[in-house]
Amino acid sequence: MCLLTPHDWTLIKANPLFAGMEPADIDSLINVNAVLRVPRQQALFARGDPARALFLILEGQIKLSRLSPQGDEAVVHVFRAGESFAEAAMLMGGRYPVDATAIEDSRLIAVSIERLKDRVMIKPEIAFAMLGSMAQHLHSLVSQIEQLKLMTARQRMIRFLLDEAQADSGMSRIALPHDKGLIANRLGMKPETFSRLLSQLVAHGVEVDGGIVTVRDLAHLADQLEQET
Amino acid sequence: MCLLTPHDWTLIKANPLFAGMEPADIDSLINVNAVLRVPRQQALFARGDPARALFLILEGQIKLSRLSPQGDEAVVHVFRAGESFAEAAMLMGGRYPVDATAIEDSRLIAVSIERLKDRVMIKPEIAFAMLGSMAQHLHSLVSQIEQLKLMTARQRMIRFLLDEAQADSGMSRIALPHDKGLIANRLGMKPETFSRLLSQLVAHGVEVDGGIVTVRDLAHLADQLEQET
DNA sequence: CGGTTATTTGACGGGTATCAAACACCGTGG
DNA sequence: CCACGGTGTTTGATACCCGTCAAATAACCG
Repeated sequence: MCLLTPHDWTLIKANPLFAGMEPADIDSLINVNAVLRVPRQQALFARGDPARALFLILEGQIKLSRLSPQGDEAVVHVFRAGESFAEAAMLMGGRYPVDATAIEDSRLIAVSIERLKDRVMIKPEIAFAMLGSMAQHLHSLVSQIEQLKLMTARQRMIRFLLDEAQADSGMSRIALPHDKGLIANRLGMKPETFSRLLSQLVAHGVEVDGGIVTVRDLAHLADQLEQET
Repeated sequence: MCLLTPHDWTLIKANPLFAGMEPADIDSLINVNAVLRVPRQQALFARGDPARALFLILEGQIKLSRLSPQGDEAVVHVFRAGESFAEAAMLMGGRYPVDATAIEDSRLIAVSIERLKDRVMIKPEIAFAMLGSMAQHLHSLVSQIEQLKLMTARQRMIRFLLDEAQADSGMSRIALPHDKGLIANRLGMKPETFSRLLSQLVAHGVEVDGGIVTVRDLAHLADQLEQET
């Protein structure tokens, strides 16, 4: 029931946290019983909960967010299959600093923090893998702050499309990774603004059909980053 | 010339990175020759530079920022005496992901990353100290993103004052930690906006005299967080 | 099919940015 | 000591991006 498929193993070994670990290390960290399923919309943990584990996503997507006293939500990041998160929870007085919610039916591995600590004491190399993961998260947050401070909503929107497209020139068919409202929040704007800006881009070679966005020419879209209007 | 004063040692031992280390560990990491002075306005390192060290500030302040292609600056964080930064640089392919500039004449300890790596292999506990520091930075960035996405410039301004004030009620005399323009950037607004918002607050028991801000009643100011106008 | 949740569209207002100019502050050099 | 240029700060007028409120429409799910 909680078996790991070959594809799961591919993800595990590709993740920077586990890459380089020997099978014995991985086995010792991954308790087969610790594979859990979280249905769409359900919380995985809440801000302030005691942090007992960090997670690797096998399937689905997990949203990390903060809630204001008034109930407004700020999405900090959305993690997808193959990514790990909550490494930092190990410290911070053992409390999660954000809410985590599944935005798709998800399957995750929970890695016990206690066990991981033990493991680090035995094999310090593992600590570098953790530092590496955290450094990447840090870098991603820094970029997000840069964008929020320096770019207009329109520019962030374009940048998002360019990031989602694999290539950097030519045509691209992009499947929006989640609800438009959620993407809007990630980009620091309201859903209405997102909708309007996206329809503006139709004038610049962008077609929208539900959750599928087709960009006629990525390079031309990139030019729009500096244009006004 | 590059001697460490007793006060320096106080800072070192109070820093989470070194707290808990034995003197021998600290000595092995801190090369006395590695104390450096950086005059105000001078760059410590630039984005993309190979990362050879992380730093502990003995005196002064260091600004971490990103520059846009157009030359606009986004201040990511300002570190003060006693704080360490650039832990993450150890990873990230050995490149600093931001620019670092002294905004006051500063004195710092440079901790060799190579030496630190060796040390972690010998004493894995040290890795936890690093993870702890990085977790704190992560948390601070998450809070910053939350504020940029959820609060108006006015609310960020008030929050800043409340954070700078030590207490949370009663009267407080606050010395602004740096130029108003720089604070404005930290808060994600233009200097003009900062100036205007600050003068608005005069109507709510805030007095401004150069770089000294006096708040008549912190609790009353905190109320303004929810008020409009 | 009905009810809920997303998304779009419109009208409107306000919060910030922008542009511009006056002013204060500060270290330098005459 | 004062003149002076450079930087930081304030203030004003104006523009516009984006948020808000509201309603219509579309998509979704049981």
